[in-house]
Amino acid sequence: MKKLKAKFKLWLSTRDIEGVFGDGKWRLLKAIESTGSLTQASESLRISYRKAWGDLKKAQEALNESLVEKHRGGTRGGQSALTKQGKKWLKAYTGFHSDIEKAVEKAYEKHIRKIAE
Amino acid sequence: MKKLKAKFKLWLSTRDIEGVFGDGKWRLLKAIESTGSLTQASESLRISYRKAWGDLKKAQEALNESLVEKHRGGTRGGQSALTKQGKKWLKAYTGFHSDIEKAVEKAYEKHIRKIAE
DNA sequence: TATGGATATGCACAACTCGACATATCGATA
DNA sequence: TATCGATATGTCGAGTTGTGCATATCCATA
Repeated sequence: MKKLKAKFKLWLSTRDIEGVFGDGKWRLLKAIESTGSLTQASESLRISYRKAWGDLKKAQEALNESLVEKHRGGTRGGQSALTKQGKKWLKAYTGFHSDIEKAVEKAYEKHIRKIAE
Repeated sequence: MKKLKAKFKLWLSTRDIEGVFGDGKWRLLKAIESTGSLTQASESLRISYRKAWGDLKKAQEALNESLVEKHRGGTRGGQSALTKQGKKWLKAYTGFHSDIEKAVEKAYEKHIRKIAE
């Protein structure tokens, strides 16, 4: 038996929309915050700008909140920054994700490790 | 803001094979145990027999263990039952999954609920 | 020994996702 | 006011995944 590793994926859904926010969108917000633009954020995550832009749009529509303030124009072309709500979501989801990460590690040790190695 | 629900997905991977065991295969084992056949199990899960059979094969190959004992023939056509290892995995993963389910619920309450409603 | 329902497996097709392109637009600053 | 880099958005093609269908095989029991 090869060594196993537990992985997980988290997301939030409403009754009719699956995945209004989740790991991917969370990483996107983080990257936007640290890079200051959607373009650079998508590059740092190695996803297409097209997808990053679409994901962000979906999240904002589904949550009905503006997460990122985007500006076009200027010599620098434009930039993006998190709104107050964007920061709020980033912070909350970071805690959420981190708690589950720890829980997965612990549960793996408790239930799986002994039968997997 | 619509009411949100936290969802998650768990799985186990080796260094080179992603998803050697996970939620889907776990549900499959459960269904095989309760129905006694792969055909009925796939029907109860509403997935094609083709997929159920393939998933099971993949899991067994990746774990290098036999999880289900399958028999062909007879008036009843055949049947499937979990092996000792299959039961072991079912039990272990059930505990694993259940712990994470609780953790997700708790972490949602702690981090997300207050900003989502 | 004929039967019937289950296992076993290949293959073509549909659905979905994502990436790659192609454009259009914007507007602060040099 | 010309520029330049970023946002905004549609579209087509490739890869992935699961379904549907077809077929072959198996064998305990009636």
